[in-house]
Formats: sequence, C-alpha cells, structure tokens
Amino acid sequence: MSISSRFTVGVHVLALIELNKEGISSSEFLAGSVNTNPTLIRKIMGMLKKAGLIEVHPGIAGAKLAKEPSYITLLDVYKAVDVVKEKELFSVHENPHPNCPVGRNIQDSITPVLSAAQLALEKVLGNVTIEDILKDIVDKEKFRIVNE
Amino acid sequence: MSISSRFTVGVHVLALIELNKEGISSSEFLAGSVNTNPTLIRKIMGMLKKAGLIEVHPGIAGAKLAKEPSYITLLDVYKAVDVVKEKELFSVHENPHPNCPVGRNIQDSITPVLSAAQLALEKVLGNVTIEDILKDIVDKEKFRIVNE
DNA sequence: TATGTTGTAACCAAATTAAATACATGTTTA
DNA sequence: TAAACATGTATTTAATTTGGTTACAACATA
Repeated sequence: MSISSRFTVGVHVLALIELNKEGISSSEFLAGSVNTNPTLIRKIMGMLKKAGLIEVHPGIAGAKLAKEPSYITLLDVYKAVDVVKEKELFSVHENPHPNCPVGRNIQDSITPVLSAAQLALEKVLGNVTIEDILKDIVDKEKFRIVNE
Repeated sequence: MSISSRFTVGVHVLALIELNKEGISSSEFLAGSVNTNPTLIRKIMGMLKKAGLIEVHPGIAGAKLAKEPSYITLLDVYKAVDVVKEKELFSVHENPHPNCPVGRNIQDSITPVLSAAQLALEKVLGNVTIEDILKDIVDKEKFRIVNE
C-alpha cells in the first residue's frame, strides 16, 4: 500500500507553476515535466482549484497560484488531492466479536494511537511550503551549474 | 488509500493472546474474536512469528507471545506485517522530465520531507506497547462493569 | 489411525490507481 | 463566424492490492 502519487504530482505542479510564473503553465506543459498525460494533470488541477490553491479558467490556457508559495504547505496539497480520508490512514477490521473483551474494546483503544500517528505525519507536511521546495530546487540547480 | 488492516488485526491478535495466556489461542479462536477466517489469522501469525513476536508450532494448537507485552511496540507489529515498505509510504511519479528544473530535482527535494513524515508516524507507533493497549482494554472493561 | 492444528499455495471478487479516450464547454484569433 | 486550442468531465482499461475462500500437505496427539 502506498499513498497515491497525486500528492507528489500536486507538489510538482505547484512548484512548476510558480517557477514558470512569467510563462503559461497549461496542462500539457505541466504534463510534460511530470511525464504523464494532460488529463491526469487537469484532474489534479481541478482538485487544487477547488481547494483554493490555484486559479485556472475554462478555455484560458495556464494556471497561476492563488496564494503566495510561502503560504501553501504540503499539508494543504495533501488534503486538496484527497489521498487520505480524514482519520482513515489506517484501516480497522470491521465488526470484531462483542463477546470478547478484546473484540469489544480494541477499536476504541487503538483509534487514538492511530489518529496521533496520522497527525504526527500531517504536522511534518504542514511545516514545509511550496516556497521551501522551490528554494531547494533552485539551490540544487546552482550546484549543478557550478559543477558543469 | 488506506494502510491494510493486517496491522490492527495483528495488534488485536497479540493483545488477545496475552489476555488469554492461561488458555489456548488457536487460529480459530483468534479468528472468532477478530471476526474473520482462520486462514487470514494464520497468515498474520506467520508474519508475527517470523518477526519473533510470537511462538507457534505446526500441529500444536495455540500461540504465545515470544516477549513480554511491554517489550512489543505497535511499530514492531507494523513492521512485522509489512503493511508499508521502507520509505515507500508515499509514492512518487516515475521519470519526471530531466529537461525541466523542477522535473530533474523534485524527487530529491521532496523525498526528505516524505521520509520525515513517515518517521514521525512510526515514532508514535513505537511509543505504544501491547501492554499499554491491554491496560486500556482492562480499564474500559472495569468501567463497563461499574455501569452495568 | 483418526482427529485437529499449523503452514502454504492458489484462486476470486472488490476496490483503487494511473493511463487513455472521447467529448462538451469556453476562449481566442485568423 | 469559423477554426484552433484549452479546460472540465465521464467512461474505459489494465495492473495492483486487499480480504476472503478453498484445498491440501505437514505435524502432533489421543
């Protein structure tokens, strides 16, 4: 099991829209960088738009960030593309037997731990912004140029 | 997407084996409490055995914990049942385009964040033991009795 | 030897994912 | 106005994973 790549593709798309802010970031352009098809990008763009992270209009080529990149966290993207439902990162077996002490209490006992674990993960994502990712990419590019 | 219930079923199984330590915890008995079929339980038992968490022998009914319940963390179970491969909780789109500054750097830029998020989640699981879960279950049972 | 248990392998149906196709809707421009 | 191009959706497909099921070999015990 793995969390859908919609999340990391979403981050890729947002970073590229910002880096290409002077140009036109159409779904085809973005798909080329991600190396997938424009339809998938448009599906993800739709989710990012619904979450208020980008601005994009039917018929008009190109997307722009709807907020400053320093105000968009990876957690925003993660929630926008809906890769994990609220409190459902872990799945729990349904209908344990009520005649057993463990069966009738395990879900209530384990759920708080699972929620805490999921929150810990989300907190890390909430502390990193698109700007952070872009800065890192720019740094890596500089290093590349120095070593050419 | 959701992490397989093998994990929470594994915790259920270990807790019940310990609670029923004076009795015989066969795969059929355990399956009854979890409310699934014995084959699935045996598959999970095989993983728990391989990870050194339980002792169980072919032909002999019943499983026992191989360690004290205070020395078995939920992270041990999580790793034992192999619900998430090492560093692969998040999936990343393959082969982004190398001609794009974002495409050729995004994986290296985002991977450390994803690893940190996964580690944060695992750390929470590592701080809770089977004994903690059992204590909580016993507490809930006491509360139940008081309110009968 | 008969019974019951663990340990596997094989198979199935359901759900999810990424990719692909098709097309309606909207915008621009030639 | 018509042609070209973009977004926004719906539908289909193949691959993968999951949980469930059946079948059966290997082992232990009464």
